[in-house]
Amino acid sequence: MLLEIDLQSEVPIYTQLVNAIVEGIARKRLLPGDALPSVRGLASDLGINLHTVNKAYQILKQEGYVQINRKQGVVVNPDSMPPADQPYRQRLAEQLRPFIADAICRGLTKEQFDELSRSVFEDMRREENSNVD
Amino acid sequence: MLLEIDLQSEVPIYTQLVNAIVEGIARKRLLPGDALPSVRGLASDLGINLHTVNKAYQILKQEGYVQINRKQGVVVNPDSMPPADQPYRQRLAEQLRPFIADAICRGLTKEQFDELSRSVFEDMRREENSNVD
Amino acid sequence: MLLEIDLQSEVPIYTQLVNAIVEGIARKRLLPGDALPSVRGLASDLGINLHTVNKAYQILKQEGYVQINRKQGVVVNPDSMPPADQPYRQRLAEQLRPFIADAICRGLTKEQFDELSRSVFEDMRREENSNVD
Amino acid sequence: MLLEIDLQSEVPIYTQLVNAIVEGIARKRLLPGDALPSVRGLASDLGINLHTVNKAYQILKQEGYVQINRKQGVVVNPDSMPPADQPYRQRLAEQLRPFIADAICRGLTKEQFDELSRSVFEDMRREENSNVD
DNA sequence: GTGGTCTAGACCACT
DNA sequence: GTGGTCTAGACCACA
Repeated sequence: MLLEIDLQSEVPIYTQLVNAIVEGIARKRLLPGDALPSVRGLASDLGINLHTVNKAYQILKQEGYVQINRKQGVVVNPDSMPPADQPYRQRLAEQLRPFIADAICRGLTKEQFDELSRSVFEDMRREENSNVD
Repeated sequence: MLLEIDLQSEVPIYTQLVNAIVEGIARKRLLPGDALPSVRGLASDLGINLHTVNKAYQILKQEGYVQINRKQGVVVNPDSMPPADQPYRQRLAEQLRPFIADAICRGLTKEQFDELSRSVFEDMRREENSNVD
Repeated sequence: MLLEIDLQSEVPIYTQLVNAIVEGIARKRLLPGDALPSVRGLASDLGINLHTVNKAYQILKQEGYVQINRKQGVVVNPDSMPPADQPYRQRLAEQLRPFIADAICRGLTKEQFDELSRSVFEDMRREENSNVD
Repeated sequence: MLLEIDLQSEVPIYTQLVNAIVEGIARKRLLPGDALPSVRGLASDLGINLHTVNKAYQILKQEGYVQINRKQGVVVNPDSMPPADQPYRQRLAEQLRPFIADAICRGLTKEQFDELSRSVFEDMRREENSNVD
């Protein structure tokens, strides 16, 4: 499991970490029950502070992506993923609004938007049946 | 043109302003050549700082959404909108990645994602032919 | 609004802070819309680190007790308090279990338990109509 | 005597153990003089560390719930239970404070609180006259 | 060795 | 001046 972080980005490091791990789960590089690196281990690997890693893990825990226990450390939630319920969908729609407004102004059609999002979907699912990692 | 700002939101006010104005253009409530409220007027209307409004307008100018003239003040760019070129699409795909990864984890299908984004598209286009505002 | 913290206690400082503020709201010393001290101000008043205060504020925000905005800092949620819904009641019952099991073993009757909890209730409500603070 | 441990919980395992055993006594599944499982046996049953079980037993001993003999191992105190004396009541009141403050903020009445605690009391006493376990 | 807590001190974004 | 982020380094509880 390779995590790439851009220290220059405006996106906070802990957010990049959260995104990278969620993407790892989506790509099935990380499977339910898999252990994540220890806070200190990952921090030193990435050359960042352990608090930054900890914050990312706490967010993932709060959202239901991982469990934190005293024995194994942090593991991908083996029981369930966060639900695609109504509150989530509403939040997602709200978050997509600025992107879609921008797209409309630029003359991007719904079909082009779908095509673009499809390329992202497919990119993530490409590896699903071929994980040697 | 109604602008709603949420002071509790984590999104910076100037970003909310930019988003609201871009959305106004997408909804065709704001047409090319239309004047935006003056910096002072908008700031006092919303009860926010002059600098905040100014920052939003500068960003809109830099992205090509508006022009700023000494005489007319700030007007929606009458000549063109920002383009849907390759760099833009790549940036958009990059920005959508975290949302799509999250959606995949939650079990949202591409079809459901499209359906959800369609509802946002349609919501914005509903008013296209009926703007007396 | 006086906040007392016991630095020697086994209870984490940020938990003590959360408890003290919730109790302040229960006692109506803190009313909806009231501003809480700034992170730095409270930290220096209490002689503790600003991160510790910040953690307490973040928890209160997450639970819905306060709002954090860029202008006024942290304020007691003016719109609503957390709900007494079913998940909350179940959680509360779960948390009371060890205390009640202990009480039963010691021979404390339900009536004595109610009496004891009443004294706590009344202590908190005593000030309700007399806050000069 | 069934002991359920939640490794994901924030509550330390030894505390969970203590709570579970006290609850077993309250439910009269464990009677004065009854032997508790051996440290080794319980640890391997639950898949946890010897030290953890030991710590729980030491706490129970210190509180007066059990006696530890060389011969019989750990037995529920046949002579007496911890008392419901004044120091205990004061401590209990202190521990209930955060819960009651929270309840008040959420609009839970004293009557609803009593009702909720009654359900816990009754749940524990339900089995009193029918323990074949 | 794991995460949890706390400190001291720094820089930045926002208003 | 506010909170948000990050660092460096420390001690402790838990297993």
